[in-house]
Amino acid sequence: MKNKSQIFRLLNYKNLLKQLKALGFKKVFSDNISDTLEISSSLVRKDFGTFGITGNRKGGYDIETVLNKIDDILGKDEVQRVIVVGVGRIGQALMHYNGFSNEGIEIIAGFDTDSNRIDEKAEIPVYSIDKLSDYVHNNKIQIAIMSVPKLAAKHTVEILEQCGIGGVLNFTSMKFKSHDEMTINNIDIVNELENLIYQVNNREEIQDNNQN
Amino acid sequence: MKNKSQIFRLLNYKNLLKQLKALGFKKVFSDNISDTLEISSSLVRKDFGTFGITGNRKGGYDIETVLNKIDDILGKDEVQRVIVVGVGRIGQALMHYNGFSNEGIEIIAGFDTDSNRIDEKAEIPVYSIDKLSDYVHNNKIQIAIMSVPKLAAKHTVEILEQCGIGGVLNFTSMKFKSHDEMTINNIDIVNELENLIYQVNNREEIQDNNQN
DNA sequence: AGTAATAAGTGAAATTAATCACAAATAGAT
DNA sequence: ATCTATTTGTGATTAATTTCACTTATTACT
Repeated sequence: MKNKSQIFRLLNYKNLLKQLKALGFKKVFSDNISDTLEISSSLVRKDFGTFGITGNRKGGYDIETVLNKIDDILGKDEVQRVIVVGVGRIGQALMHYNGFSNEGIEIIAGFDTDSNRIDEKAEIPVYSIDKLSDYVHNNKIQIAIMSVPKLAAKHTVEILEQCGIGGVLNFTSMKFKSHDEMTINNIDIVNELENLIYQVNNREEIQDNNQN
Repeated sequence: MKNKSQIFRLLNYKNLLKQLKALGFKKVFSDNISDTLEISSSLVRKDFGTFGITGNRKGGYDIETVLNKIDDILGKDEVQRVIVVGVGRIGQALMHYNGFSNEGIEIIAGFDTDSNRIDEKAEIPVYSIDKLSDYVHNNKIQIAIMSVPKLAAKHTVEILEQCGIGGVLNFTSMKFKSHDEMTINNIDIVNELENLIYQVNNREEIQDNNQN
């Protein structure tokens, strides 16, 4: 049984190994990983164990092999196509974020209610939200980024549910819970900032754990 | 001793209580909170306890009192002034994000290396990064949002360290560790999306815990 | 080939976090 | 004023997560 933080750690492993690979390294030890990521080497090995990643005693882990295995685990054989619902400033920024393509993620369309933002001819087209349902069905979209105004959030989630979207990355300040049919992960930028501010103002009495 | 997730929960409590207050509620029970936030009522009480928030047995918690207490804890008596370093698409979106002001956070300036983006006369001015150090000192800035390209991240962090910035919210895909002088919290949007995709593709074998 | 050194793999131990369950308090009813 | 129902506050318990520490495999050296 895996959990969210384990998956985040897996992504961190992947990122680190990619860097090491780019530097020309061929193999890596759990100790190396633990040093840079600030977790114990035994946790690295445990994580690798639960994801079925194996190495050689004494020989460490072969970077290439581990990366391939991680890509398998993450299903990187096929490109994940994602839509953005709500193309205000944040939505637009996410639509054109250039870090996705390296990870096999493609933003293929945006949706909005505001006709000024609609542009079906753009490189990444922006459609009216009315066309969302058909689009999702026709293109078998599973994942959506939601960056609508707070007040529109609830209604938008309902629409996404009806369309059969499987996962939503929610950037609005409304929080939603995952359920059987749909996974919703909330990123609350205001909370992140407030949290940071608190930490800075109370540095001595905070225990830092969850890195991401 | 507090930890990060406790602080996130505190922010969630705050958000919920604000909503309840807006609906006209005067008091609340730990059970109410636990229902909506999907955590046990005893955890709510434990959290309140560690933050010194008290209620009345049988009477529950007075919403107004708790909110004031939380504002005290979060240091909301004074506005937190924050700068954005790197005003590409994401940086600009964050600069103009309108959810901050309600929480006593003000984005007061942006910084960039690209002269095309510099506009010292704008409502929220954008300065050359050369002016960062003086600006931070003169305005006693503690908190920065970093949204520069990945390759500039390391150098930017060094600059921020030299300026004596206390906390950085890092939106780049490079991860940095906090240390005594500076707290760095990393938000990796690509990781968040990949994590979501993994969850959707492996729904049955994941255990969902950390809500935020 | 034999040996020494090293690092993965993994149960046991320790730590951390969350829940349970109950005593003490208190608001409201009688 | 007393009683009753209800909810906080908290020590004890359970669960989850991480680290420890040791066994085993494997490489490299003599």
